[in-house]
Amino acid sequence: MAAVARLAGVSLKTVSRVVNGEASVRPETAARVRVAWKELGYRRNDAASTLARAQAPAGIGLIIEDISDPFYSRLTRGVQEVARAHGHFVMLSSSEENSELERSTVLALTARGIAGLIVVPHSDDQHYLEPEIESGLSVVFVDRPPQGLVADSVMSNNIEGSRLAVKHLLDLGHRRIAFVGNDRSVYTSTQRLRGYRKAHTVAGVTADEERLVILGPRTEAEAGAATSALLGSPNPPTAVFAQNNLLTTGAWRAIRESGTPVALVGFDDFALADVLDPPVTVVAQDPMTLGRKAAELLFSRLADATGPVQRIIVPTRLIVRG
Amino acid sequence: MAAVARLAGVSLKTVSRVVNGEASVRPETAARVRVAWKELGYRRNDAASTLARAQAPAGIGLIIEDISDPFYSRLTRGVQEVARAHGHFVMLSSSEENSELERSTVLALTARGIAGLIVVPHSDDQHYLEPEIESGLSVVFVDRPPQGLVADSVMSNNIEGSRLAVKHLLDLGHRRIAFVGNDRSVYTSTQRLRGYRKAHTVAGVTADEERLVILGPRTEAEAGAATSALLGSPNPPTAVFAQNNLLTTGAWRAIRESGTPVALVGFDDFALADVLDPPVTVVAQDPMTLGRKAAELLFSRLADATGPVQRIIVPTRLIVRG
DNA sequence: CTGAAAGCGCTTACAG
DNA sequence: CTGAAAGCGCTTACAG
Repeated sequence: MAAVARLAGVSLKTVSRVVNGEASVRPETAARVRVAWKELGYRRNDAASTLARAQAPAGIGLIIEDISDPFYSRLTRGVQEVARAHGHFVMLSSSEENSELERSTVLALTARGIAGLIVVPHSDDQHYLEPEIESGLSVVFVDRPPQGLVADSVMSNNIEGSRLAVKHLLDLGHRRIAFVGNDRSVYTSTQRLRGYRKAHTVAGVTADEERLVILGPRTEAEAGAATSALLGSPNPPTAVFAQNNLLTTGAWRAIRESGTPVALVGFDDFALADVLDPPVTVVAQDPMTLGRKAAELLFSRLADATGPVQRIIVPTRLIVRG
Repeated sequence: MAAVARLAGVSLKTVSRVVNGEASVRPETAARVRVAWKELGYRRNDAASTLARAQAPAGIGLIIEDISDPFYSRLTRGVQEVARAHGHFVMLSSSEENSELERSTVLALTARGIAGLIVVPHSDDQHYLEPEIESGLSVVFVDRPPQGLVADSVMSNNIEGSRLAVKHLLDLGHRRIAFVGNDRSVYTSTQRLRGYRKAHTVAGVTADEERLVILGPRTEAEAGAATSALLGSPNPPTAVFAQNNLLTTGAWRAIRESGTPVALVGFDDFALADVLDPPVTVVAQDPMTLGRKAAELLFSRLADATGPVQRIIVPTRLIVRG
């Protein structure tokens, strides 16, 4: 900016005026400044501008795993609604299920001066957030609890929802129920497996876990392949419980291709589940509410950071279809 | 920070060291600083920190209309891929189909110091970006061209894709083809209507636009209601062409409920379109490529801002199902 | 319509 | 292990 001022033969203040489009500058002066500034390829430093103005527009950060998953996009809407009501805008960034990226993304966001942060943790350690929290950043975790850190969190009622889904299948008479989930590093998957076990225990049924519990698939295709393998095995399941929406549609495709009448229940509802043939019974989560509660918790922390750590559980709901 | 230093009886530099977790501070000193800082509820000013360090992590901004629309989430992934390859992270924000919000969100993002910006414009005037662009911000528009501004843009081949879809229906012998789209303020909708007209003209068929062209629906439910009304009218269409994925599923539901065998083609592909009964023929856009191209164009501008304004058209593809 | 001065809240060398 | 000084690149009053 100083260079521009020198070249145009004016003061810093005048350059500032032109750059910010303030009215009161003589046209010729403004033109001279503009020429100098194009000439030098000048670009305003926003950090300095923000510092001097002593106010950036208020915003909060949100880190999710994957925007293309409708679960996260609905959660994001919930966060946005509440943020807007509080006059804040949301800066969203995705960790792409990459722990290293989670960390760098979080830090890139905080470096930009946000009032608070909501995180769907992916890595197995959020210790790196400690200095930021110490520096006064408020953080709320959603969908999964933090690790290596004690902080507020908002989660679905995974165990109970899963228990009800599997109970539903047991009540229908199924005794060989497969569980298709992610690998053990995924918190929600292990919680939902616990619900699967609980339902069996309560019903006095021993699950053939060795053959029926599949932990690993992450994509629709992988879930399809795993389900196909299950259905083709010597003693196949009569029902499948899939741990999230992607795995559910993968299992649905595999069952359909097999041509056998295998029951299916999914954790997390998805678009068109009601009009598939056969339709899909699900344990519906409420991602909007997860996001909304997380944001509300964050803003209450922003208003008053004291008080014990909170852990909010959002209920799930069995939707029986077909 | 000065207050903390005073209270702890140390210099600014020492407070800075403690806040940033630099090693070489005597434990007792550090502890004293920490106490003072908690006491005062100190929180580091990130703008000042960034300014002094003379480097924020490199990032670009992306403004879309609605994250919960899979079209935008796939577009976002494309942007993210390219940004990551360039060592930049993406700050995403949604305008929620609100023009006022688009403006404030864009400005909030630019105030945070981003290298460049990609915008899916919603408002009918992006003039407000002029000062930012003058200040050196590079901006690329995607999915729709900017208005009130000349700038780079990346778009789908709307007219041609739409023309092929409608030609497909005409070739099948349909003569009463409905068009279900958004209102005229939506650029993509009017472009796709032009393709609809072009196909009719080429085929020498006069479309009954007065009764068959519905402009207005924005949601799945609205599209369903509009389609039901069409199907219940005296001289109903034998085929429907819907202008985006939401409108398509809305039309699909209405057709299914009506029990009549009406053909359907949608613009933009969607999950499970292939396994619905009947399956849905679509003109597939390539949202990942839209995002990728927009990001590539942005980074090429960042490297060299000169050169003429570019307008990149991404092809679409008819996927015939059922 | 234009400018000189002070200051935004940090961090970076440099000393000791 | 700790500090005094200068400076990051802007903007805000205040004058004229």
